[in-house]
Amino acid sequence: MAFRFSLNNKSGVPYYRQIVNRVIYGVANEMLLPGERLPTVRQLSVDLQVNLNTIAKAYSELELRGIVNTQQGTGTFVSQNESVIDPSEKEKGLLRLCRTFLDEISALGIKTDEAFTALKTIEKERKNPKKGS
Amino acid sequence: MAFRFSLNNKSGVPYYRQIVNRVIYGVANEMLLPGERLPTVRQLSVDLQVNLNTIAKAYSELELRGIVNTQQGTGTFVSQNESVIDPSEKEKGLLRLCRTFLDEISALGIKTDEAFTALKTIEKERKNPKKGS
Amino acid sequence: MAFRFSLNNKSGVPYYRQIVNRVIYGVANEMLLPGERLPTVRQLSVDLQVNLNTIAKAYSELELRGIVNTQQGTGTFVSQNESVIDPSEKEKGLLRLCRTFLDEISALGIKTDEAFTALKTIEKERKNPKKGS
Amino acid sequence: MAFRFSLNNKSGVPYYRQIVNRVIYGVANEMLLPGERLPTVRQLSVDLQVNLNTIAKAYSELELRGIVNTQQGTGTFVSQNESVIDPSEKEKGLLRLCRTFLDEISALGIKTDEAFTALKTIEKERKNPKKGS
DNA sequence: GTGGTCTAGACCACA
DNA sequence: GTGGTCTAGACCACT
Repeated sequence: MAFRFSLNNKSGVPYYRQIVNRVIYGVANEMLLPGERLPTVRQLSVDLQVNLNTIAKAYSELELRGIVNTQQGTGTFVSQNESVIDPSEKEKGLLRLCRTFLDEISALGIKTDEAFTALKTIEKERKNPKKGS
Repeated sequence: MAFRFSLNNKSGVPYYRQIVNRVIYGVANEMLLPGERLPTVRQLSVDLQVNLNTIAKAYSELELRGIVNTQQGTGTFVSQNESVIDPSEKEKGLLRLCRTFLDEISALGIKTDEAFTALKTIEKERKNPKKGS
Repeated sequence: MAFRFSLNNKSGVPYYRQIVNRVIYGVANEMLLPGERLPTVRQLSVDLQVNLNTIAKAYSELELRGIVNTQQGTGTFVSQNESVIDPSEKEKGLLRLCRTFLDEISALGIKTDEAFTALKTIEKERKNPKKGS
Repeated sequence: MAFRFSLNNKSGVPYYRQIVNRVIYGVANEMLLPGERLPTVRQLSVDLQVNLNTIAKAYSELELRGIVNTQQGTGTFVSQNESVIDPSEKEKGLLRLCRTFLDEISALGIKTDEAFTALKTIEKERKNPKKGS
């Protein structure tokens, strides 16, 4: 089963950013493996019904961030770079993000259980994105 | 000690939204009490070194959402209303926070499962704080 | 005297990259100071006679690399971030780059003196870019 | 031990140019001697896992520049010509190397002056190597 | 075929 | 006024 892309045009998140996030998510969760080829710019532009330049912009940000690497005329591939971030930084970052997240939802008056449910729902959607746009 | 405002010009979050969020957060955490007076638009614009219109926009959104009351010529006060956050805003906020959270952990190369575990651990710690912490 | 931009359309280096490099150079050599404002996208597009999007692309790469930071509606400013790179890394990088450079010119059969002259010439050009494009 | 080829897919340098540069470098440093035979197009394409046309393009540029001679049906050989690098190519190469060098040190946040000093120091060391190094 | 660069022009969000 | 996003379409370099 291939890695799927999809766009949500109601979320207010720019298309190109949705694509960037989707790839990062795929890489982080090993749905996209190092060396794996991404769809061509043209192909994805047809699939997602958006302009070619929008895809190109997303891919070029991914390249700049070292997440993919691009060989002109050949394609775009998930970078071989194992996590650039060292494990201790990763752990610290994770804790910080978790604490901030829990603080923010409590500031909104949201119970932790509700947040967990929401996270799981979004997670499920991301694992199996809907076909439509 | 007074409730403080500050702006982060690196986060990419618009100034007016940072102000709105700050007030909501303050109210939710009882750092701003019902009836308490907010700084004047003019004062805050000087303090934060931003345009007057930017502050005005933030206050007007807060007014619209019933979080503050503006008395012409007197000032802006935290509303007496208990239910500061309306459910649809709450839902939107929750989704946004969850999406951002998942994006950020992905960017750190952390799998969603790891993050869930971390969240649960922190949550458990907060419910049953160890002595001394 | 203001920091000047200029484009060389013969070098084969893309316009947007020339702009990126120019800013990085300016920051590294303290011709652009932290907090200093860059020309607006529109202004620079007029000055350099290139499309608005080309400038925007350059600025957006600079933003992504943390060299500038952007506040929508306000402008683009040189980032306050003091060199993200720690000094020992900097020193190591410098030595590596210098060695590689000396190796490469000798591989081309170029004497060190010639290279120094060329470096100084380019350096002079960059300090005082020609008015034309 | 044979002269080795390798490709770096992260550098952004086109494959064909990497091959051209590698041969020039080998010739300049006498790792490839006049009359020595290069791998066949077919062989190299297998070794490097790139398209046959890419190798062919590299060899054809080398032929055009007089660096190698191709004997139909026999193979490709390093040219007997002394002056492998023609002056205009040399000049272009020098400029490109200098520009890249200045860009890279800027990206490290190093001032041009510091780099000049470092270059001179390394140069001096190389001219008068310390005992033991 | 692949990706990269650039233009012209539209519309939106923010200060 | 500022920057951000997106489209449509052209042309180029590389495989």
